[in-house]
Amino acid sequence: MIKRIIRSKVKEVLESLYPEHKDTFFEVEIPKNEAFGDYSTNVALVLKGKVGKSPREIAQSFSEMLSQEENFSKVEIAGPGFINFWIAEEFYRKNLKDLLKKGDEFFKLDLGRGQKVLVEFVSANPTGPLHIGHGRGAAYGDSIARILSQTGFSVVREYYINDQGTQMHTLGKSVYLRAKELVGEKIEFPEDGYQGAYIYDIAKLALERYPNLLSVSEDEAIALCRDLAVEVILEDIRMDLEKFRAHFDSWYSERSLFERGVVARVLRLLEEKGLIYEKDSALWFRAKDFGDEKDRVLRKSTGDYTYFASDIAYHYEKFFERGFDLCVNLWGADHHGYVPRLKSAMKALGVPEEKLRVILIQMVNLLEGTELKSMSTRRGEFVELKELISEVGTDAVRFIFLSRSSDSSLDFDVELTKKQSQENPVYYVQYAHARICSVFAKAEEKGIKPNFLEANLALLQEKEELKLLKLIDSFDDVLESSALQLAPYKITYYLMDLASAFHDYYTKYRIIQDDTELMQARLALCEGVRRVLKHGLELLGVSAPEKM
RNA sequence: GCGCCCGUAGCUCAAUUGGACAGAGCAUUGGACUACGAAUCCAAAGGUUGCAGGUUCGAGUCCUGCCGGGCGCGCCA
Repeated sequence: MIKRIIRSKVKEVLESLYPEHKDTFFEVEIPKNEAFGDYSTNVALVLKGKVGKSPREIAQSFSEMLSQEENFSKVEIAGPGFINFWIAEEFYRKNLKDLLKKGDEFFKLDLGRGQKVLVEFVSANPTGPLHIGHGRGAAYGDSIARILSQTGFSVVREYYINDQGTQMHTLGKSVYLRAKELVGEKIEFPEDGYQGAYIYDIAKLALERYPNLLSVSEDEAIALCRDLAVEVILEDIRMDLEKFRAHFDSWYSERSLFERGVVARVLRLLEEKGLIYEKDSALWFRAKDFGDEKDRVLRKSTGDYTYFASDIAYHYEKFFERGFDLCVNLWGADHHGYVPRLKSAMKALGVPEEKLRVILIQMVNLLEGTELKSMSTRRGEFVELKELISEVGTDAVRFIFLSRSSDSSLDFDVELTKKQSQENPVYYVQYAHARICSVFAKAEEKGIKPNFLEANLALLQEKEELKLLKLIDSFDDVLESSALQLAPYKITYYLMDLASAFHDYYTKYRIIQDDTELMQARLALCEGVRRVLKHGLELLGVSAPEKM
């Protein structure tokens, strides 16, 4: 919070000293080395090239004006021209009191100003159960949605169902063939069929539900198998996601885009704009004119539409008919070649570039011994998400996924994760929360009534206490950058920091003690830490247990 | 061949988007419970940030060229 105050104060001074450079971008940051103060800005360094003075000279004029500010106990110039700030301790104490007074409101920001955001994630094709690669996307997307709702955006979470096209046919056919196999017929299973064992289960169900399955025409039977498979698989996916605490507001069918004529409408629009043409009896979009490598096919010469066609329609509808101001898509990194394609289409339709943000989630590989394996639904080689959840637990799995940036790939050693589940950092953070709860339980046992609002926080003088106060204050800065960068792992790292500072404090000082005034101050501090931990964990979709 | 992502301590990852002496966890070694929970804490050790140039007050971060890994590059989905 103080970071934002510093930023606005520096900005004020910038405007008064150098009005012609008032939009210069500068940093306010917590220096790695605490000898350089609580916060630091590089404003003088970035101005250096623009005004004809040395950075230290510029810094000097800034610091003279800034040192008047009551929240700053010291302002200093250092190194090549950094301005370093020391914050009055009283500020942090007031901030804690504020938190205790306001409750949940304290944790809200208004970065979004009510903008409507659609977060589309997972969207795994209903051709098989979710595996741990999907889990990564689910954890990430769900957490981003939580973070955005917390920061003033109006969020809809959506799962896009690819229930149209040739792969659905392949799926139906795979089930159909397995059904035949089950009744003893000899079959030849195609290489591009779905190999997983779950196909047998669905085939069994198909035979039960449609006793005459094998006597109707093959086309009819495959259609029955396809629809049953989608139904069964989607239900399974829904249950997995629920167990994983990834919530969706909307399940959006690709097929419905055709049924409601959205695809046709958008194609007509593109045609009116002169952006499509026919060649070799296929229909093409002029993607190359909008930044893609080459033009792309919308309708094949067979008359079938490509995914690209329905994807344009889907996103057109998101922006122009459903009224979203921002669309966040989480895709597996194997689709990255598709990004310029979709972006080119949105550009052609007049959507500003920054309104579509595609987050690519890097692959999750399986580490078996020393061997790395990529997962494949079609080959039937994958570890199911539900298996991992039941053996390791939702909290631990989510925490692992959310403690890494989305753009580094993840080698997942399932055995190690199960074995080390006790050492997963999630327990470290949860334990800090449980420890605080246990202090309060102990206090209650002794008949002590905490009185947070009356506590004399000036008694919090130890350096460990100040560290906690500072961390509490910086929570919203972390929340802000994690929202702007769509990066939940920033919260994860912050929580580990906060938990660490608390554990350190806890082992050094007693909270419950004879000096009741000091005890009340410390209880108030503990309550502040507890609430931040709880809120932070909630943003990750991880529980904050009172006992472990 | 072209494009995107990655390469940081033995392992898994950070580094406030160009900032000051590159930091955590795990693993290793040594220490700390007769007081609120030891799922904890303290300490030690661990690095030419893949390599070579360049840009500037300042580079793990940006540019160029290599090396290594992953993924894409269809009238597939």
